[in-house]
Amino acid sequence: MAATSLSPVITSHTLNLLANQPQPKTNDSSPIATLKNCKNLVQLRKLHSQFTKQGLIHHPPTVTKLISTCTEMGTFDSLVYAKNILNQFRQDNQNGATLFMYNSLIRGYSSIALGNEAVWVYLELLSLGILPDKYTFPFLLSACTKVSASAEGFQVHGSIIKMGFQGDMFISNSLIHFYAECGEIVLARKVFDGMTDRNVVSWTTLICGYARCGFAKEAVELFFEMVEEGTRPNSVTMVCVISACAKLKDLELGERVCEYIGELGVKVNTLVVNSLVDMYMKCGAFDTAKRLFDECEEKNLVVCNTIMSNYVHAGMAREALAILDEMLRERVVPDRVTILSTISASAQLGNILQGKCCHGYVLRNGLEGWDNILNALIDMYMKCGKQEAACAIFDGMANKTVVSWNSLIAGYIRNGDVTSAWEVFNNMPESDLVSWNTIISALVQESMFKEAIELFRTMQNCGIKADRVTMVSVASACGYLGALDLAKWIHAYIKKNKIPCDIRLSTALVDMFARCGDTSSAMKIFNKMEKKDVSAWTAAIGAMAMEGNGNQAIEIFNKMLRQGVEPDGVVFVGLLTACSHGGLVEEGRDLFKSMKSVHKISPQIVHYGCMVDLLGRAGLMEEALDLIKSMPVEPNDIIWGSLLAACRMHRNVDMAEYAAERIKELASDRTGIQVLLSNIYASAGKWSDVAKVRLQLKEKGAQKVPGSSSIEINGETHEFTSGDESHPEMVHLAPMLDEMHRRVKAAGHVPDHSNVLLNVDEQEKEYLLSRHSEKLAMAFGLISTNRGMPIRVVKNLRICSDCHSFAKLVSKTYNREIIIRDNNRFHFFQRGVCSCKDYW
DNA sequence: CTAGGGTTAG
Repeated sequence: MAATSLSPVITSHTLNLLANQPQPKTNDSSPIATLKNCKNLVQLRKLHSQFTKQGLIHHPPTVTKLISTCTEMGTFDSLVYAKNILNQFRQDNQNGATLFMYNSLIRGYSSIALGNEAVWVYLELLSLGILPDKYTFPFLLSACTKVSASAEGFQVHGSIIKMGFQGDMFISNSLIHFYAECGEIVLARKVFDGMTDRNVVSWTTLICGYARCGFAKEAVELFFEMVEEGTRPNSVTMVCVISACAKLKDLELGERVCEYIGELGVKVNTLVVNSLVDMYMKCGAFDTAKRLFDECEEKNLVVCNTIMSNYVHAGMAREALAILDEMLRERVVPDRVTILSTISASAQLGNILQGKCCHGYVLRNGLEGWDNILNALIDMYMKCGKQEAACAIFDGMANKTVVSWNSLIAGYIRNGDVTSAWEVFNNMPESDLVSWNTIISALVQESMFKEAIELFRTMQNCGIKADRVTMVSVASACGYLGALDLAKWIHAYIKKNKIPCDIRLSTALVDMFARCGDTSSAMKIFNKMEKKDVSAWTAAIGAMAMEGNGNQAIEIFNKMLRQGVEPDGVVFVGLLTACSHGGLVEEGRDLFKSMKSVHKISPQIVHYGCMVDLLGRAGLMEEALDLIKSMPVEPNDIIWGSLLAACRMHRNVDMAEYAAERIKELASDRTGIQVLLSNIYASAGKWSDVAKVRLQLKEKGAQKVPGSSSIEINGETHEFTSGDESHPEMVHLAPMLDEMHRRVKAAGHVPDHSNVLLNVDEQEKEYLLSRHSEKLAMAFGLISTNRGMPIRVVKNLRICSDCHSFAKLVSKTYNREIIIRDNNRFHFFQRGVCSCKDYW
C-alpha cells in the first residue's frame, strides 16, 4: 500500500548525495575566470582577500565581476557582502562606482524579493548623480512586483517618463507585468495600448495578466487577436493561454487552442506539457492527463508536483501517493512542494503514521522554515485528531500567517470544538475571507442559523467582501430559517455584487427558495442553470417534495434521466419523500423497485425508511411491517420510528407497542421515539401509560423538544416557543389570540385535544393548545402585516392536527394566505383548504 | 534587460 511506501525511500540521503556533487575544475587562473567557478560565499571571501593583497581591488572590471558573482548567489548574506564591496570601492575611488555595479545590486535584491532594498539602491544611485539606463528599470520594476510595492512602482513609472525611457519596449513590457501583478489590469492595458512597437513578450505578458486578474476569457480572446494581428506565439504564450483555459475549466476551448497552436508549428517543450497536464486535470479529464504524464519520457519534478497536487485537490489522495511512488522509483528528487502535497494526502486519508513520517522528513531536511509546510502540518495533525501536536507546531511558529490561524480554526471545528474555534477567531491579529467563511459555515452546521446571518452582517460591516463560499452558507442558513424576505435580499445581493454563481451556489439558492416556500423562484433559478449535476436536480425534486407535488417531482426526475445524468441514492430519498407527501403509493413502489433493477443502486436503510413512511401514511400498515421484515439489513430505530409515527396517525396502538418494543431492544437512546410513544398513548387516552413513559424519560433526564415557530417581519426573524408567556410582544398578542379563537370557533372549530400530552382537565388542555407556537406566530403575523399579505411561519416540529385545522379556518375567516413550513413539508392554507389535502 | 509550470486554510 501507498501508506508505507514513503518511509524507506524519502530520506535525507538522496538530498545529501545531490548536495555533494563535485565542482567542475578549470586551469584558467585569471581573476575573472576564477570567479566563474566560485559558488559560495566562503570561497568568495577567500578570493576577495586574495585580490585585496594583489591590489586587484582597485581594478574596476574585477570588482564588477566580484559584485555580480555575489548578487548571482541570491542569498541575503551574499547581497550584504556585495553592497559592502561596492561601498568600499566607492570610498577608495571617490565615487567611482559604475552603473553596472548598481544594476547588479538591484537585480540581486529583486531576485531575493527585497524590493524595498532595490528601490533604496536606486535612490542612492540618483543621489550620486549617476543616470540610470534602460537596464536599470526592468530590474527595479521586477523588484517592486515581487514585493507588491505598488507605491514605489508608480514612482518608478514617473521616473521612467521623466527620463524619457517610456518608448523602450523592454521597460514597457516590465511595466505591463508590474501593473498586472498589482491587479491594475486597466493600467497594464493602457501601457500596452500606448506602445508603438510590441513583441511576443508584450502580448504574452498582457495575456497572462488578464488571466491572473480573473479575466481568463478575455485572455484567450486576446490570444486570438494576437495571432490575427500577425504575432507568432511561442511556447511561453502557449503556457499562458493553456493555463487560462484551465482557469475557465473549459476543455473544449483548451483543445481548440492547442490545435490552433499545433497548426502554427509552435515547439512543444516540457513546460507546455506541464501546463497541458494541469489543464486536463483542472477540467476533470484525469485519464487524459494521466496518459500524457505516462508518455513523458523524463518525468520532471514540476509535472510530478502538478499531477500530485491536482489529485490531492480532487480528493484522490491514493492516486497522488501512487505518483509519489513512481517519482521515487524513477529517482526524481522530491522538493518541498512534493512534500506539501504528500502532507495533504496524508491528512486526507487520516494517515497519521505517514503524516509523522513527512514531519520527520521536513525536520531532517530543514524545510520547517517554510510557512506553507508548517501550515499543512497543522492541518494534517488536526485532520488526524491530534490537536496537541497541531497546537505545538502553531505555538512554535515564528511567522504565523493568516493561513496558520485559519487551519487551527478549521481544525477545532472539525474536531467539534466550536468554542475554541470561536476564541481563536476572536483573538487572531487579522482575519480574512476564509476565516469568516469557516466560522459562518460552522454556525450553519451547528444549526445556529440566526447567528450565522448575524455574523455575515458583521463581516460586511468589517468591510470584508463575501464570495460564493460565504453565500452558500448564508443561503443555506436562510433556507433553514425559511425567511423569504431575507432569501430575496440574498439573491439580490449576489446579483448586485456580481458574485459568480457556480453549480454549488445555484443549487443552494434553489434549495433556499424551495425551503422558503417560493417554488417559482426556485425553479426559475434551476431552469437557468447551464450545467446541472445530480445535486442540482435533487434540489429541484426536493422543492417539489416540500410542496407535496409528487407528480412534478417524478416528471423532473424523468427529465434528468433523459439528459443522461446518473441518479444516486440521494435523489431517491427526495423522490420517495415526494411520493409519500403526495400520497403516490403506486409510483413510490415502482420507483423503489427500479432503484436496483434499473439503476443498480442498492436501497439503503433511509430508502426503506421512506417506503415505510409512504406505506404507513397511506394506512397500509401490514405492508409496511412486511417490508421491514423483508429488509436485508437489520432495521434501526429510525425505521421503527417511522412505523410508530404512522401508528399514531392511524391510531394503531397494538402495532405501536410492537414497534416501541423493537426500539427498546435496540437499546436506543433516541428520546424522540419515547416522546412519540407517549404521544400515541396520549391520543388514545391511555394516561397511565403516558405517565410510565414520561417517568422513563424523566429518569433519563430527557425533555421533550419544545415546539418553536418563527416568522419574519421586515427582515427580522421573531421566534415563539410553545406556551411562552414572557415574549415581549405578549401584551399585543393576547387580545389577538382571543379574537382569533372566538372567530375560528364561530366558524366551527372544535379543539382536538388528542395532541395535548398532559393529563389535565379539558379547560386546561384547551388553554395549552391555544398557546402552541404556530398559533402565537400566526397571531403575531396578523397584527404585524398589512391586510391581504400572506403569513409565513416556520415550525421546528411537525404541525399538530389542531393547529392544522385552526390554520385552515384562520385563512378563511381573515381571508389571508397562510404558509406553514414544518420539519417535513409546506402547508399552503387558502380559503379554508390546505395544499396537503389533510394528508401529511 | 522584459513574459511562463507545481504551494497550505473555507
